[in-house]
Amino acid sequence: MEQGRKAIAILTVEDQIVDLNLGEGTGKVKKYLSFGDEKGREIYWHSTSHIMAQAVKRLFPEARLAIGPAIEEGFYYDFDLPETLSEEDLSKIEEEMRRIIQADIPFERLEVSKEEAEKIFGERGETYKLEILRELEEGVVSLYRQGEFIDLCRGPHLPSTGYVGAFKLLSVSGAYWRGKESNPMLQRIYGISFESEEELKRYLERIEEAKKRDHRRLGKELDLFSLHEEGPGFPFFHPKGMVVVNTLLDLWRKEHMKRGYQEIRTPIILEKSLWERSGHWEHYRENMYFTKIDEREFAIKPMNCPGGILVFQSRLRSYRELPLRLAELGVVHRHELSGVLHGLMRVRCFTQDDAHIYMEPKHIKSEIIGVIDLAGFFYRLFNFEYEIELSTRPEKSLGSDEMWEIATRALQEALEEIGLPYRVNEGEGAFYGPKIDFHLRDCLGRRWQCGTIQLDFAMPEKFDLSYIGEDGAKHRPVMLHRTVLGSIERFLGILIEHFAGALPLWLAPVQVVILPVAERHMPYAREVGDILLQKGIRVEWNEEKATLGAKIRKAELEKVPYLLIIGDREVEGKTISVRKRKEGDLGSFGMGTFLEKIQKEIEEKVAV
RNA sequence: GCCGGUGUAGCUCAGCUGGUAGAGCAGCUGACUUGUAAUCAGCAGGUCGUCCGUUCGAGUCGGAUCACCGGCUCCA
Repeated sequence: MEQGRKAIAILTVEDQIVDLNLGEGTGKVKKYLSFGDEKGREIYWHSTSHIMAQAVKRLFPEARLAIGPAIEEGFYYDFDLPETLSEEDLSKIEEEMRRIIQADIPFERLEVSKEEAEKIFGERGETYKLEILRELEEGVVSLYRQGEFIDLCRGPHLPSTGYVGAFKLLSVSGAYWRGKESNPMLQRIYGISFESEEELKRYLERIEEAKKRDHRRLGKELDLFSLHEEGPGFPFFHPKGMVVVNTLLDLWRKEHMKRGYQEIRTPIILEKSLWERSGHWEHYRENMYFTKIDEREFAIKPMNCPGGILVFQSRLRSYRELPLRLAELGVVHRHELSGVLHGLMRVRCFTQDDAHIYMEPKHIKSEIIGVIDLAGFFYRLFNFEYEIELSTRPEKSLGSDEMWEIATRALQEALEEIGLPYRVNEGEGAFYGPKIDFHLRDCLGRRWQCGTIQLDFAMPEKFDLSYIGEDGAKHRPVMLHRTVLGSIERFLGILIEHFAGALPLWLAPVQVVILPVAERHMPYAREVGDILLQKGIRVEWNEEKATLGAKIRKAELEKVPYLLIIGDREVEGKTISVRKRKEGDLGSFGMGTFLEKIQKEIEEKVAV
């Protein structure tokens, strides 16, 4: 247990987590848990959600309880309420919660038969609890009671409500019962709690700080991209944003060529019949845009695979070509629901760093491992932490059970062999095959899918793909769809937030700004900058009639990695004065030394 | 798409209970020629998201709509 923290629950020798009063004196205490432990925090937040629910029931007796778990940061509780909650209601609920905490009501664990529990919740009109109860297998269930409030809950909980030191309700939003769109929409209240006001204050400040890293804000401040009402979900890239994208893509191309990929490009608009054949018309229609040209129906591509397949089929393929890795920076359009658009992270038009690998079954594992390694190369380059998920067959899918079985196992084996931890998402795969996804986090800790590896036995079947084998006969290739960055737009968003806009030197849109102290220093400033420019360094001059301090401030706000100050001393000594972003004055350098220094830094792609 | 919120100058925001808009920063012009995060002064800039309605009169009230923000669902 962390020092200075109160014990709130107990981890037993059987690795069970139990209430403090139930574990004590049993001789089975392995460890006391506190707010400092992840599990302890979960209990703390979960208990706070019960306190909130109690307060809501007091203020709105007609509210029906749904569920109220702890989440990564804080907790929520879902209610079915006739009236809609406003921000003002939140402070009323907070007030009531304060009263409950003040009263220091004990959390009591009750174990009752399922029938008894049904009776209790039936009397209270808690229809959602009854629904949950009906699905429980156990004959005996646990309830937790604090005062007049009672909830179906596995527990454990804090000893009493008074344990909660500081809390805040953060927002109200809608949420479907059990996450299903067809179910009624409930009202969800989010909140967080801590042991002290101090910690709560620090948390809220951290959130405020994180918001300053928001790529939508930085994108505007740094003049990288913009979004307009005229094109919801269709981002516009500005000159500086394009420098970042193109620099990233230079490396992307270099790395892909090194790993045996060839680049192709396919059209954005293709005839509807192609999409009917691929299965997109059947499975993905609601996300697609359509148009008519000369009386023929066309679709704007939501994915690159059907177009890529036409390239594969453009001539007879030999086994000697396999695995054939065809990469495409494909621009796709998808009609996403209006409510989900989010800066560059979730858009309706984006560039996938796609590739399709056509191969023999024996190549599957090594190709998957190759892609995982390539993804790791890019993520490690920026010190990104990433999470891997394996998604299996969804309800709406094509292909045989056997195909799915083989494909899923291949992905699993590759993951096992590489030895990276991963999570399994049952039923979350693409309609044509199972997949491995790579998730990165934004400034507020929200996870975004970037890289993906999708094995596909279905598409080769549908398009009757074949290659001539060693035996001279036709064989069916296996296909792998994959992205590494995912969407260039989303990846840029993640990059901006990860570095808080201060992109590493090699990616920075402007790498060096030259600041003459006075107008008379301009000629030498130009001379110095031209030398850098000729060496491929991205240079700008600040020729404004402003003080040096003001020019420095401006460049620092633009997050330019290096500032060169040129005054009398520099002109005289044929030197430059170097100031590094965030670090300040590095002193005087000769041009040669400085050039060498930054060229090395660019070459090494240092991510700071 | 659904739930809740927001929408005033390029940006950040003010504008009380309805009487046709204001600040700081940015921009432009001028003066200052400046040594490591903001020199001073002046000027210019808005059909208050859009449409409809209530009213003698609407940024302010009502409705619709669009976009954005936070969630749900979905996904790269």
